[in-house]
Amino acid sequence: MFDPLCPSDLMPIRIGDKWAGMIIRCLERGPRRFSELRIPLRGITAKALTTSLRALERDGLIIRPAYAEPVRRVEYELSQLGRSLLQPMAVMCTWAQEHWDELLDAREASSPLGRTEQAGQARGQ
Amino acid sequence: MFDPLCPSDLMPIRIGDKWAGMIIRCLERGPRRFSELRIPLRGITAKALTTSLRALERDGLIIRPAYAEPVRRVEYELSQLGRSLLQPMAVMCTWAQEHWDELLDAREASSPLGRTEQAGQARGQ
DNA sequence: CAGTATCCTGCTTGATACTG
DNA sequence: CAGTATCAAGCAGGATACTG
Repeated sequence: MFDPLCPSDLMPIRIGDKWAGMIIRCLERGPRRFSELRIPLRGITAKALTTSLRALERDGLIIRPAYAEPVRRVEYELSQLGRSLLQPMAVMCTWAQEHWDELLDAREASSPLGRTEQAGQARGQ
Repeated sequence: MFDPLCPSDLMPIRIGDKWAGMIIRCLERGPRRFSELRIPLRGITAKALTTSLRALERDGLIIRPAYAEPVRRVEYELSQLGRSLLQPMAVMCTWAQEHWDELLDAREASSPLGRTEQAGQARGQ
């Protein structure tokens, strides 16, 4: 899941920061623990995950239920607001499935060589 | 249009780079010239606009019809692919209208002071 | 008019090491 | 286990000046 080699970061539509979209998908089917999230998000550093989770929390998209337990167990889950994002995300995915090839073709055509063209690539593109 | 003071850059969903979404909206109703685009995109520099337009062009989202005229007139318009983005964008807008307040409330709650919290804010959030 | 060329700053991201 | 601290690099994006 979430192969870092996958060119999905070329998507012209993005949710939050680099990891936010993937995190939301991971939480789609229920609460997950910090370390559980690190598995599918291959190679994400603890810092990056923390940063992204805090941003999502701050925006009220996820919640971190307080457990009485020491600190050994922390879970994250989508809030109501977070779940409300799932539908727009599904629309994005549909768009991607339908038009991904066109976008890739356009890219290749614009850079006949295998090179990544020069800089000037806008971030999310 | 596109007031730079508008906190729309807090949107958790983004299209392309900082200006891409606005550019697409500007082209929604027909071709526009370079300088025409600069009006609604208040304060955008020529460089920023060029960069963003090139990225959109490279991805096949917009096209720049070649005119026989010298170079005095250049127009940009949405490609078929670009127009296909309008529907997902509309979904995003709907989401924003419905949930914007919730997101803002969550933000305020997380930073009782007027301060922008510390850094660590994920880019697009 | 429609850009290019340069310079420059700050955010984003990752690597690495450390902690309750 | 669930993070925090620190350092470092790279890119995004803006300001400014110049051009065919």
